[in-house]
Amino acid sequence: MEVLLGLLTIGPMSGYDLGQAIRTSVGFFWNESYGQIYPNLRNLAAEGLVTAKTERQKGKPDRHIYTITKKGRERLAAWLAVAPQPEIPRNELLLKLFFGAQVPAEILIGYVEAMVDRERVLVQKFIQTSKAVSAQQQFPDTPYWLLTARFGQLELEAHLRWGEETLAELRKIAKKQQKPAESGKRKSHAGK
Amino acid sequence: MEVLLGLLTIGPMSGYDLGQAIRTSVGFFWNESYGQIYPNLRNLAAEGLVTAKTERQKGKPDRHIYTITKKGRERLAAWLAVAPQPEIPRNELLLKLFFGAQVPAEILIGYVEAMVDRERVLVQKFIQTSKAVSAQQQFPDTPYWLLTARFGQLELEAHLRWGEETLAELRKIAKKQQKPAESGKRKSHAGK
DNA sequence: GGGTGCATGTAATGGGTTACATGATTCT
DNA sequence: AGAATCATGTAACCCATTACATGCACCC
Repeated sequence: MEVLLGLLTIGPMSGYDLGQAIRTSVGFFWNESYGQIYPNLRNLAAEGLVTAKTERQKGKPDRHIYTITKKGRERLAAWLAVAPQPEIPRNELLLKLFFGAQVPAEILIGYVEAMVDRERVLVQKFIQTSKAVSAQQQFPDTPYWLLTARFGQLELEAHLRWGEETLAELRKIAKKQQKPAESGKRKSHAGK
Repeated sequence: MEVLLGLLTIGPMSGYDLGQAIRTSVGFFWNESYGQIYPNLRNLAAEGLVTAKTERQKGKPDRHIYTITKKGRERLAAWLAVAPQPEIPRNELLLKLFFGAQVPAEILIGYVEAMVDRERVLVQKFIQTSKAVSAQQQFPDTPYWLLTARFGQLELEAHLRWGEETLAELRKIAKKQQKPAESGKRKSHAGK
């Protein structure tokens, strides 16, 4: 809802454009599907927070270009003035790790490795785009964009550090699981 | 759904107990409301993944104690063996920061300060409970619990570092906003 | 006397994703 | 030839929170 208003302060856009813009700008901490975007734009228009202009196109459906209104800017500012309440985002990887004792450690190792691989390339991207943004011409928005990017970078670096620590620990556990010996009786079906 | 199965591997519990257990163990990365827990327990029982025993109580409603079955353990293990897909958790604070140019910087400073204050006490809690857990008797689950706690700790520390950086930056911006001068013509309504 | 905790549950409501439908153009 | 991209939109569905309802016991 408000992402749409926010991005429209940059310039007029269609619903499709907004989808793209979301993915390439706020995408790493905020996502919105088209099933959400299109109906929301209608509502915003009905409330007079945006105006729509239709562009005819051959072959393709009409493009609806939305422009934010003064009322829309006020609504955005009002929303920005409401303190964000702390959220507890769900983390499926952590949940699976929490119950990890129920399953061979190799499985968990795979999950953590996948995360590390994925996020390692992401950090690089963050650093690159941050550099690009600070190099180019400065807009009033620029410092804010850099702050959010910095958040992503620091969080990812923390994840990577955790990932390395965790992999070391999990590999220790995996080794113990392979040689069943040590403590006497066990109902294990491993061994041999 | 699966959190319930997972926690029931520790021991039989009622729906209420599970709510408590969730908040005090996985609560920092996974939450489940009672409106979710009670219906889910029914479904689990209907599927034969848990069994229920009713305890009469005076004054209070009957307590339903749930115990995980062999089938339930298998279901849990099957779920654990499915790789978690990467999620993009929404972060309202970051979204508001991203559009921060639309609003006086003092407002944003308040948000970040609130976050820093909140999370500073949380890190301490993490460190304390981690110590307590490693000091007490070791269960097969213990190392896994420590790993998830470590994640929380590292992430929070990253947030705090970001918070300090961000506050410094925002305060610079706030100062500039107070003295309008410097660059010539502006359509600002501040000043005087 | 009033708030909090124990203890269960249902219903309304909201938020969001996914799948579907359409159809031309462009790339591989 | 077939996949992907542009471009819109709707409907089904799922998941989750919140509010409501009940009622005793305990503490301040």
